Amino acid sequence: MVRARALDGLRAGELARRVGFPLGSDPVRSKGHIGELIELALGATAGNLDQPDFPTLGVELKTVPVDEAGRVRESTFVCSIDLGALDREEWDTSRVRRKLRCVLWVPVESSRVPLADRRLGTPRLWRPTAAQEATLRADWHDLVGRITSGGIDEVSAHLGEALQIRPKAASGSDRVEAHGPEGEVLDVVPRGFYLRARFTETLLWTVE
Amino acid sequence: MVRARALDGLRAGELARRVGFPLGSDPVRSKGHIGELIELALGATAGNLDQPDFPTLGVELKTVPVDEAGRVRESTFVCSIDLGALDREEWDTSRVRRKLRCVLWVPVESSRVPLADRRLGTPRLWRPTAAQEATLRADWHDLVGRITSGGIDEVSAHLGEALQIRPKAASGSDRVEAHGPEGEVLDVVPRGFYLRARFTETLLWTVE
DNA sequence: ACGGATCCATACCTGGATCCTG
DNA sequence: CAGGATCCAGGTATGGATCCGT
Repeated sequence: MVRARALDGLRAGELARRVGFPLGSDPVRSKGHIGELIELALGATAGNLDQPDFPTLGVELKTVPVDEAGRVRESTFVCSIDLGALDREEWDTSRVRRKLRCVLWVPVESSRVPLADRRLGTPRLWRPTAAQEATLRADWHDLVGRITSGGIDEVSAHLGEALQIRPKAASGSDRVEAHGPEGEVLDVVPRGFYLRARFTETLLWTVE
Repeated sequence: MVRARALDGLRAGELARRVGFPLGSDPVRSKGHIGELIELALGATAGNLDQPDFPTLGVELKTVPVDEAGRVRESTFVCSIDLGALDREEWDTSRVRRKLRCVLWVPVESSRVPLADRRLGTPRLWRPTAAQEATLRADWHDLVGRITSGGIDEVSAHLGEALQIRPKAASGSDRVEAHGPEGEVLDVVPRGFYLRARFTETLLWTVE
């Protein structure tokens, strides 16, 4: 937390220079760069293993784009969905719950300024309150239940109060195998779980 | 076949020059290069999809290293093994059988001469005879049966008349999950199916 | 001689997220 | 505005095989 708080007010370009991270210049082609920069700066384990970013602490790191007023501008990706194995998952052991057990949120200024000029904000270490976890669990059960009973085509991003399901792919034509309501094999676009921006916003600014 | 026969007598370096393939100079670091060169030269679909190299023909392409006398010098890799899913496979639908349904063998001179100097030989299009398939099927059942009943540690490369199982990994310390005889989870080196050199040799030179 | 060990290329998948049009 | 679409990085798995010590 000491090291995370030291980022407050710093611009991404300055941090990148200090740690030797090659920050891209085109925002479209550098979507994940600031997230990776902060992983590097805080010593998170690089790579995409099935573990928290700080394995010994059990802490997940996430940047969150905010505007000048502190409003969260984007949803937050949580994890991808294995559509073939969903019927064997339970909330208590789900990847969503594990990912969100303990998150270090780092706000990043998000606007049409160059990446390097974007300022980092005050980090916040968060664990779901009982009420927040209840909301997440209810959304998860609803979404997963719909998929297992009616197939992925029953589910759009309109569903879910805090947690939603949206495409997660390099292109809209990417395909993975899924099963329809009758067990048919379908090729569908890969999906992921996301947190709605309005949910993330509440947990960022709630006074404890 | 016309295009494959046109390779006969050509040296790998000459073919590489014609098609613009960057053939390596160190044999240790270029093990798969001649195979990839011939894929390119014959228009095989690049990449490692779960399909034959020539999908519309249903033909698999394999180079086979032979010495001056036409003796096959090495075993031939067939496919990797998913140790977690073996108990749900049957011979008729197995990856081994699919891979070996129809193979275009291209002999390549194998000796301590530079890669670029190695000559390509007369290609042969092969489908297993009833007797060959019976041998492969028997080996497969024996090997797979031992794994599903006693675990992968029961199986060494000594087993199998035509088909054998050997490590298939970048390093001996690579690990994948497998299950022991009592269902325990074990981390073991990844395995693949291979054809013994003596088997490949018979099918290359048998007069029809 | 050959069983176990190893080497390269590349597709796939997950994780880092934000873009952008109706 | 936000649901659907997209972009990069990098680890893993598979496919191309041959190397090499006992």
